Amino acid sequence: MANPAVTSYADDEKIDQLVNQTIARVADKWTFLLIEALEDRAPKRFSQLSRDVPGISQKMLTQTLRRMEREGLVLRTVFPEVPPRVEYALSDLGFELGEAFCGVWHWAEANIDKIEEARASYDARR
Amino acid sequence: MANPAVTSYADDEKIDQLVNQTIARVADKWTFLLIEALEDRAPKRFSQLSRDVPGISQKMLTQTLRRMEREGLVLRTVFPEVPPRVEYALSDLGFELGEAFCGVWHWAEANIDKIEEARASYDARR
DNA sequence: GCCATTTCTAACCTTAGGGTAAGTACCGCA
DNA sequence: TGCGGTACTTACCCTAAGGTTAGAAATGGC
Repeated sequence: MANPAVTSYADDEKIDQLVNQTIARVADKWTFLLIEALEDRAPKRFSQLSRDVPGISQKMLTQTLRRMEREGLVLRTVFPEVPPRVEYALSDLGFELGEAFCGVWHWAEANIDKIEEARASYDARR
Repeated sequence: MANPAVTSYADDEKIDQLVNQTIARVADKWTFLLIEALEDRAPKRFSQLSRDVPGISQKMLTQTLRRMEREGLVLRTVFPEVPPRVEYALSDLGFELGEAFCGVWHWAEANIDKIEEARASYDARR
């Protein structure tokens, strides 16, 4: 700790890395779509989610829900019945992440036209 | 347009899809890191970005910058010199996307501990 | 006794993301 | 003459993400 300036710079780097890898673990396509599907905080069953998220395979649904549970984004409730019933719901943490995503969602919604335009103009140039 | 309720529901679905695929095109790891690197809106050269984004290969840098240019997120300026000089800067659109990402960034920064805790607790359970 | 139902696991296989390394183009300078 | 410096491009290869399919477990209904 001889040089506080250097130290805090290194700390910033470290936090940057930490935050980035946290985002990397939490911000993939399926997580995003699942948060969307659970946004209203009503618990949903496995098969319901499977229907609500178009295009997701059973494998990715299981896998993503497991990871989200591990990261503390969803709560998993098993009812000891036959046939089995399992409900998934967003935790507070997951709900807050959903709200954070809102910014990106709104940006995309508001700028679809501009992006389309930029792409057309780029393609016309070559 | 016989049933306006059904029609607007279908439109919502369509917008959802559009927004989701827009986000998919724009929200990958390298785009995220490049926006971070250009956040202060100062133009940077190719080699500078290569140094500023740790771990990015030349190939992915070129590829990502091309796509970002196409989507209208970055502006590319070529100076007709030898050796070549090319500068990249965020467009307004790109800068706004960066601001939208901020929400996720702050969420991650604020909740690293909770996530770590959730993961430890999950791992302890099995 | 057999089948349906629901969630989850395990095996296999295909694809595509991304790394490495070499090559291109251009000109000024030693 | 040939090397250096910059921004790519291309070709090759490997890993890992993710799709598909099959099956396990448990029990109530026919």
